[in-house]
Amino acid sequence: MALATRERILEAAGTALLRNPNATVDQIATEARVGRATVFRHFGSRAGLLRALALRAIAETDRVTRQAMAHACTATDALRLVTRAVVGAGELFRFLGSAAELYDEPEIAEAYRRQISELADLVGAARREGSIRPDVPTAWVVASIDGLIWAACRAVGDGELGVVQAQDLVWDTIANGLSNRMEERV
Amino acid sequence: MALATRERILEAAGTALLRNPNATVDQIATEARVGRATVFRHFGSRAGLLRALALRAIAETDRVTRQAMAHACTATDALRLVTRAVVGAGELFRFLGSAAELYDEPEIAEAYRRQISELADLVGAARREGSIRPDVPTAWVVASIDGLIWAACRAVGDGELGVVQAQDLVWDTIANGLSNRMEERV
DNA sequence: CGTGGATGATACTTTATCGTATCATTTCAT
DNA sequence: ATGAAATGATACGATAAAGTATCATCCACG
Repeated sequence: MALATRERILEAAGTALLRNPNATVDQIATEARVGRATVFRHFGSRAGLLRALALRAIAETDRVTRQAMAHACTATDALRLVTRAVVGAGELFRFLGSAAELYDEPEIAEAYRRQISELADLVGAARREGSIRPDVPTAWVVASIDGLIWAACRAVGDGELGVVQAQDLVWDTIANGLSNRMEERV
Repeated sequence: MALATRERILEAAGTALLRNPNATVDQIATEARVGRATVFRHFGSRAGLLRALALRAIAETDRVTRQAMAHACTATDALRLVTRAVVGAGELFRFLGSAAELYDEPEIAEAYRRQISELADLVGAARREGSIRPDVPTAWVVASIDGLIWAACRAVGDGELGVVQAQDLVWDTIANGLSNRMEERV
């Protein structure tokens, strides 16, 4: 039963921390229907729990990202697929948006920087393929993709959009924008 | 000196809370070069300080928004100008992104909902003018504009973009997207 | 069966931070 | 110049949450 308990705590921590980034160990334990002591037995400390939760989210994001890139032939397509994949995994890392303290841990901060820099590399490659507007700085392309991914995950979490709908819309918006041009779109 | 002190504390609170949403009253006071007691004299409690800071940000956002709408003739143009204005005021409300506890205060939560709903109204009006893609749900238009505004404010705060550059890019991205179509743009 | 590991409940200590009170000092207005 | 108001420093009490320790219970597995 050890694994199931551990997983249940992580799951509960995700939802509790999403509701309130300062959620108490006690609140998390209650959410997981587990004794508070059990949480400390498994993760040693509150920080340890958050660390484990973040590492799990990072690992899963890496996994879906790698999988997406394996299926793409062009960098542009890889960018599209990675975006879709990350939006699909949104529920796992959404709590990171407000868990500021986690970025104090070097391991987490480094992983975040790495993922952003991988995204920047992908954008650079897509730009060399000519699919990205040359008049827009790469930093903004990265920032806006990141921003739209977060917006999509939030909309999904709030029930405003379905997952696949959100996945479609993010890329569509990045590619075509939202103004009505009455032209065919990619 | 009362007003200057109060303002200095608010300013310091903004930057301290941006660095760490759980910043201590002591840290904020130090940042403001002020005794900790002075903070309590002015704002009564930590929650009171955060409330004052949030209300200030909300009021300023309302102000620039109203001003922008006064200069627009079409809803589409109003949407563009409001977006620019809000990005310009970003430094004032950026701390709100991670100050989750503030949304427990009904006054703050209500103001946030109102601003989002005003944005939704504007999007609806622009849609009726025919300038917004009919195949995209309004909820996503609102969410993505919100997401891009946050991304822009963050990029400005991180020094990746200048303010006017960010203001231009947000609207340009919303309107045209980022893919290279080799066509003229609005 | 019955034994060992995992769990829940509970009590306890420790620590960080809030909020209050006090008093000396500085600053400002008149 | 002088008195009132604002400030800084400091000490104090209260509280909430982290983390530790202990013990009884329960469940899986041999």
